[in-house]
Amino acid sequence: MDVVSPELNILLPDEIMDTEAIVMDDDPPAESPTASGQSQPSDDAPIPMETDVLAVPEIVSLCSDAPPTQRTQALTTSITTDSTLCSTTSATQLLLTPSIASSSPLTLRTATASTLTSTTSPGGVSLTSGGLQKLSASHQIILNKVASSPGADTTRSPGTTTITPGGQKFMVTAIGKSGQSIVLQLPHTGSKPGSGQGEAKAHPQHFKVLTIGGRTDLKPVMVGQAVSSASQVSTLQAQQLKTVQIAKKTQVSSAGPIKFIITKAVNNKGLTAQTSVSNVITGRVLSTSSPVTSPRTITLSETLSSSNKIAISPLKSPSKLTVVSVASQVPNSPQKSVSLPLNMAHLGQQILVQQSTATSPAKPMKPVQTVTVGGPQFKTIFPLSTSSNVQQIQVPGSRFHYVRLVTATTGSSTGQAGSHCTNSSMTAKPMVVNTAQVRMSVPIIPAQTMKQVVPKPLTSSGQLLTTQTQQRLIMPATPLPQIQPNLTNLPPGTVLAPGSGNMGYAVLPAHYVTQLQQSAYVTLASSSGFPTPTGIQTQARLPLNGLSTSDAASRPRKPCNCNKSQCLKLYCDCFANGEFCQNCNCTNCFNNLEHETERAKAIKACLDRNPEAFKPKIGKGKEGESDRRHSKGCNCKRSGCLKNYCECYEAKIMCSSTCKCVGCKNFEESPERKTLMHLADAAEVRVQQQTAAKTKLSSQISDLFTRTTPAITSGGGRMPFTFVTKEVAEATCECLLEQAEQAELIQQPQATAERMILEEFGRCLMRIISSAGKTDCPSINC
DNA sequence: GAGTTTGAAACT
DNA sequence: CAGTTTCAAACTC
Repeated sequence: MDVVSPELNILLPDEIMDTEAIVMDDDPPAESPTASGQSQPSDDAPIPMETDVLAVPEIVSLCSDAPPTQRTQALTTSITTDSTLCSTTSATQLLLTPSIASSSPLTLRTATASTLTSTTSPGGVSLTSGGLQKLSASHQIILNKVASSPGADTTRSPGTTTITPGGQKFMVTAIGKSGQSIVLQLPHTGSKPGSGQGEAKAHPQHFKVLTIGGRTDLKPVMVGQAVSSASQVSTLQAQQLKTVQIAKKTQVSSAGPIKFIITKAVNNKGLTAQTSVSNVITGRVLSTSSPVTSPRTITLSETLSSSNKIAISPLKSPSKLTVVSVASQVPNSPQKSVSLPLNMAHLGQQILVQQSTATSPAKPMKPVQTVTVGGPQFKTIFPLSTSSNVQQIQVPGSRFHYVRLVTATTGSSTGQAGSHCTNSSMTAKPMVVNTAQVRMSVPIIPAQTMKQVVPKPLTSSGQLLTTQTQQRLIMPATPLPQIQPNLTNLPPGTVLAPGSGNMGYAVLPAHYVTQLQQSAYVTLASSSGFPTPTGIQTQARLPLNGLSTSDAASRPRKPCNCNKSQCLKLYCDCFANGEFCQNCNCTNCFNNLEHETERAKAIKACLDRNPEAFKPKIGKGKEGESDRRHSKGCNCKRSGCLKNYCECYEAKIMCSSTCKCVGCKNFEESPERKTLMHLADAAEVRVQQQTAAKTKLSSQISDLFTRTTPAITSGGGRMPFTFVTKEVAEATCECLLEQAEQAELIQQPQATAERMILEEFGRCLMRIISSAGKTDCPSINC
């Protein structure tokens, strides 16, 4: 395949870029000798990237079809022809659509055959065969309509592009020196599972092959079938991401009209491993840079004919947008997980996550996906289509996990779990696969790590979680059209946009979901044949009432004792914290999934009274933790704000000007406060010491039991302490006394006498231990 | 554990 | 918005 000069690549026209599939492929040396020859080694010096450098620690290979040995990355970018998704020009968007691996004709093999063979020197453009060739003033080239024919690639000579008039269209451009090609596949729906290259003839497909990768280490991305609507990709920063690395942008022309920018991942500078995510402006792929990190194979497969997307659309002009297309993993697929880059360094960044689902019934389980987004200005719109998946979206700051509820009977076209995927099995997975288009506009909290749950394939057989017996993960998507809470203040348990769209979103407590995730992971890891996922990342969450959500999640939740409020008012701490009552002592509790409707109403009522009722009361001050203050201030009158009645004191913060307290003693210079703090510190130290001592003792005892277990077994199962009977103790003492007397008789110094006694004591112990396993009545003989 | 105190939440 | 009531946690005994 011919390669277009790098300059041309960045000037790709919109119509060219209106493709839905981009296939990047590592050129195997055998197939594309020229490509490999031109391509620089992966260890080459990083090419300075104008775009944000993003650390991509890993690239997830999700292609189920591709053999593990094949170095291929499939990236499907779906770009609608109208390309109206880009909210802002500055927004970096990557349109990714999941591809169906099984059904997609563009398998790795196919992509390799059709695209990988041809490489030319940068700048050179050669069009070998007839087809649509277009070189506009904007340096746009459409090489061909190439039909992927079996074995065509193998016969191709380097530097030539096999273009068959089969109707597929390829656009090949070269940016950089590697000469790697990216195949942009136009949307097509006729493919069937297992269809190979020959299938392409029956179902002509348009491909646009773009070689944009300047880096040799980049691995081709194979993109399956494009999904219907366009997706937006936001650049994710400050987070290790498993993203798709497309290419490397070798140069940035400030003067020239840069239309196509693909940045794969944009990381914070502090990150070591970085990957730049291709910045795509609505159907425009500019470049992809991965200067630092070595790209890893990503195979995205299993594209849905229908849109299986989770789109987070910006309400605010996002600076960057990252779209992650995640295909459901096929068993035996080498790739495991896709970490969604959800931490963004800049507010206004957007995340669009596309989740592909398996159309093949052979793939009953859909990968679940968790989207964590941060931002106090969280605003989310969840247009959800019917699907049998649940999507979990954690919004730090809001303290709620938003779980999309889905009915299990929907989406036959999307290839959802159907009978294979039961509710229980879905419950087993903390993450939810969203096959419908979901557009969220979420301001991302900068520099916030997140816990990501890697989509983990489930076995065909349903899996049940046994550790979460008290909670029911799958919530019925009960239509509650009357409730449309502002997501900024979204309360717990709210069902979002149910009804017509069957977009059942229920807000689950953060700890609730976290527990589910953890348990699900354990269960899945143990039960599934796949390796244990390594994509879980700890996440620092937004403060929750002065405490980070992680801390809040880790701390033992205090059970409530509500009696009259039904746990549906803010009197209930569980409810106020956005948590379901669990192991509480409350009576007539409605703060559970069984009373979803009532709970939702209560939430709405609370929000009506106070739109910020569920927001953390302890906000973060200007200068960090020391400036934490109560948002409303306390109103204490009798406690002096030195008891836990006072919310400020309880949060371990001092009262501020916002407080209306009387007789406040909770201020910096207050002697009472200092005294209390000292006492509290001392008490805490004592508690810690006691705890440590207990822990140590327990450990020692446990260790003792462990080490003596063989002796116990050999000795007839007697416990060690049973050997030290009264008689043994008396005998030991006699031995020691005898030793002391002997030392005294020989007129040894005291130190020597003590040593002799201790040595004798040691011998006694040894005899006790040695005799313990031999006889039931150990004897001590001095 | 029962009773009291306290202040936030809810209500008027 | 202010006053009152309700409520559950914190506290005391």
